[in-house]
Amino acid sequence: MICHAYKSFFIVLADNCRLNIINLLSKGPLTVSDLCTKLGYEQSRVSHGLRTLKEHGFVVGKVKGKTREYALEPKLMIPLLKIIDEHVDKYHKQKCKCKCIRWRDMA
Amino acid sequence: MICHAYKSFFIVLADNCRLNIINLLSKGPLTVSDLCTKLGYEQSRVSHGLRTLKEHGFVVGKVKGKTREYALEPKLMIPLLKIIDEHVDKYHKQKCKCKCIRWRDMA
DNA sequence: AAATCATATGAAATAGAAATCATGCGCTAT
DNA sequence: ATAGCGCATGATTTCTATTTCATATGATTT
Repeated sequence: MICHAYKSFFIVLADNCRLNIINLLSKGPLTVSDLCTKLGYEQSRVSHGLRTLKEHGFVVGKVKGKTREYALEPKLMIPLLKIIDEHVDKYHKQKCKCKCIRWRDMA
Repeated sequence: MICHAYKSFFIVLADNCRLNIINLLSKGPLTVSDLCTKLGYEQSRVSHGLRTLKEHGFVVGKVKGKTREYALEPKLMIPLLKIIDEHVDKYHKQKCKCKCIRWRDMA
């Protein structure tokens, strides 16, 4: 009934690891080991996250020597993050107890 | 690190039941039993879905006699669905084998 | 006010996805 | 060409979310 593409679009983003990767990449491209260091995650965990993000067109990866640099797909992510920021800002301002309402400004 | 509000925003939408509800509501308000009939889901399943959608500001519900009518939150959902439609259309057109690319036109 | 209809809710069972662990592959430098 | 570094991948375990089942609530009709 529902196209799987729609469900998977959200599943990909409904995950702390992948959201944190997006958060960091929203400030500029990074390599896998950069992401590991900044997030304190295992390399394998980050690679799995990036693979899923890439498979669904949220990020793109370039080989640079023996490292790989990942970046957000700007056409999709910029307007998407804007809508979500606005909603979370407006809707969760009262409800959410944590201080990190605007997560993209953090970390 | 990531505000829970952002993760839960996507978790709410990463589910067939809730997506199908949104799909139907995008054509106009419906009661719980309308949704049950059209989706072939148990009443309890639909109610659980609606509760989650309501808690996160995706839908609103009005009491109408002994029934309750639910509708999409238009300020959020219209621009959101637009972005996702475009991405899925563009990105999954080749990859997805199923015919239902534009799920909001279906069912 | 009792019965019934429409919906909500809690808890247990089930299904599904993520983290970890172990390993493999490709590039680079020596 | 081989050793080392950066990253990817597969399978298992672990964790989390959804479904189901049973029951409660609240409005309406008789």
